[in-house]
Amino acid sequence: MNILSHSEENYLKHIYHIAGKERNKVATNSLAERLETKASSITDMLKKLKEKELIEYEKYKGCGLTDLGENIAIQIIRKHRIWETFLVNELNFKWDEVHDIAEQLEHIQSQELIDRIDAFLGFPKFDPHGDPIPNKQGKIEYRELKINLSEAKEDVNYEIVSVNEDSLALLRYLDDNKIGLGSEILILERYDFDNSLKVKIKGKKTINLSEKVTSCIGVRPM
Amino acid sequence: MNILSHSEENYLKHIYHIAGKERNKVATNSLAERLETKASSITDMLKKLKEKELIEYEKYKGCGLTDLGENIAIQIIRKHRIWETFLVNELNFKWDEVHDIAEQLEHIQSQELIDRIDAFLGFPKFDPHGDPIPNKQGKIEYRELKINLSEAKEDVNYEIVSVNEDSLALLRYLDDNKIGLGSEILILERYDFDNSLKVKIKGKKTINLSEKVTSCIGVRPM
DNA sequence: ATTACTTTTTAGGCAAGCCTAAATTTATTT
DNA sequence: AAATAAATTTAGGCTTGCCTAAAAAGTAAT
Ligand SMILES: [Mn+2]
Ligand SMILES: [Mn+2]
Ligand SMILES: [Mn+2]
Ligand SMILES: [Mn+2]
Repeated sequence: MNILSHSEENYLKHIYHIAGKERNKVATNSLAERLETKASSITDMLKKLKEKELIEYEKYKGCGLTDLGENIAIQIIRKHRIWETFLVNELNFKWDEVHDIAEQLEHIQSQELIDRIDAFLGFPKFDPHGDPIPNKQGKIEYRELKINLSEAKEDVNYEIVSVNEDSLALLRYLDDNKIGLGSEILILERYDFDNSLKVKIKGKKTINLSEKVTSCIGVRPM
Repeated sequence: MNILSHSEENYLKHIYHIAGKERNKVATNSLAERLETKASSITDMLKKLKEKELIEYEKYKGCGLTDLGENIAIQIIRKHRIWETFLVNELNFKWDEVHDIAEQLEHIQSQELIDRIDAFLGFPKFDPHGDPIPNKQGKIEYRELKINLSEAKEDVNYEIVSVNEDSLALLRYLDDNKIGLGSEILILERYDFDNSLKVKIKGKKTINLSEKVTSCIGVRPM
């Protein structure tokens, strides 16, 4: 496999994320939206990635990663999350400051480098946003019992274990309201009208959270 | 100043290095050789860099950095040397393994990142090859009394303080012969025929060094 | 000063990665 | 089923950064 351009690597990574665990077919427009490019540009690149056997693609039918493409995507995600962990744990960046820098660092070409940083950090299992870090072999250990706060039950104590990492505004919002990974959270009330929740963060005041927010928070029963 | 491409940054850096402390005019061909591209490509880029006021350039007369261009070049060199120091000091890479990785890392866009790594390392003054690390303001403190081993005198004890960083073959050669930064070196004999030197490294055997080698080694009297 | 050689620039072209506008295919309504 | 709407692809173009071949300018030798 030849070296891939930053652009090609990004396409693979985003296809992986959009496809999700169920490996759904990825529509041209969903990629265009996520990459903030026009659909016609996506089509161009999909042809190229297919040519390189990194994706499966049929005109008008969407695309999906091949095994090769998926392995590469996972390695990029591994690099992204290890760098984020390094920035937060070692350089004292805040969790909302690291994503953009990691977007650049994830494209540094050196297996040895990322493995040494991994070791330097003590082989962390999760990044600062609670997302699992794939190991060198590409194996990902997902957090067990994790659900979205939006689907959680009342009167059960949960621990916050992850957030949608890419949303800077969300991270700032949570910081501002003293909500973070490890926070203990209890749903006091679910408002059917807009699916918002009144919750109690242990040791803090109660707060109302919109569905937009709760659907981005991963929790696990304690 | 808009963000520069990797390519533009590299041109500035190499112009800086070729021009040297004397800020000599840089010929098109010398850049072409160093960047391993064709002279015509160089001409193209010089026009663009001049347009952006990063270099002074007149047809057939060579080019030189403007203050703006020099500042940017120095910041890239700062990043390169800080990353090399990080790789060697913190991740235990060897001094001959870090240059290529630093060539990539030097283009990461984040003032905050490089300043934090600088702090993390304790604001090192020199990189693993003995080259001075410019500070945040772009000030470079050169090693005093430093001369090339090729110009050093007999019967004076010197300490090795730097090597030409980019030559991988040189670094391997020195490693192989147990010569490194900090080694104490004494010239036993200078052979006029080829300007080679017979030297004694303290605590090691004597060895003959070609002028090619000695001209790449920076030393300081002890 | 003319010739020969070297260096540099110009002209024209190519791949990557994007764009707009138009055409085509697929999906949804009537 | 036909009409309409939405999604996707094609066609043609642009910029960046490179290339080769040819022209022009500068330099050195006769
Ligand atoms: Mn991220
Ligand atoms: Mn993350
Ligand atoms: Mn280097
Ligand atoms: Mn160095």
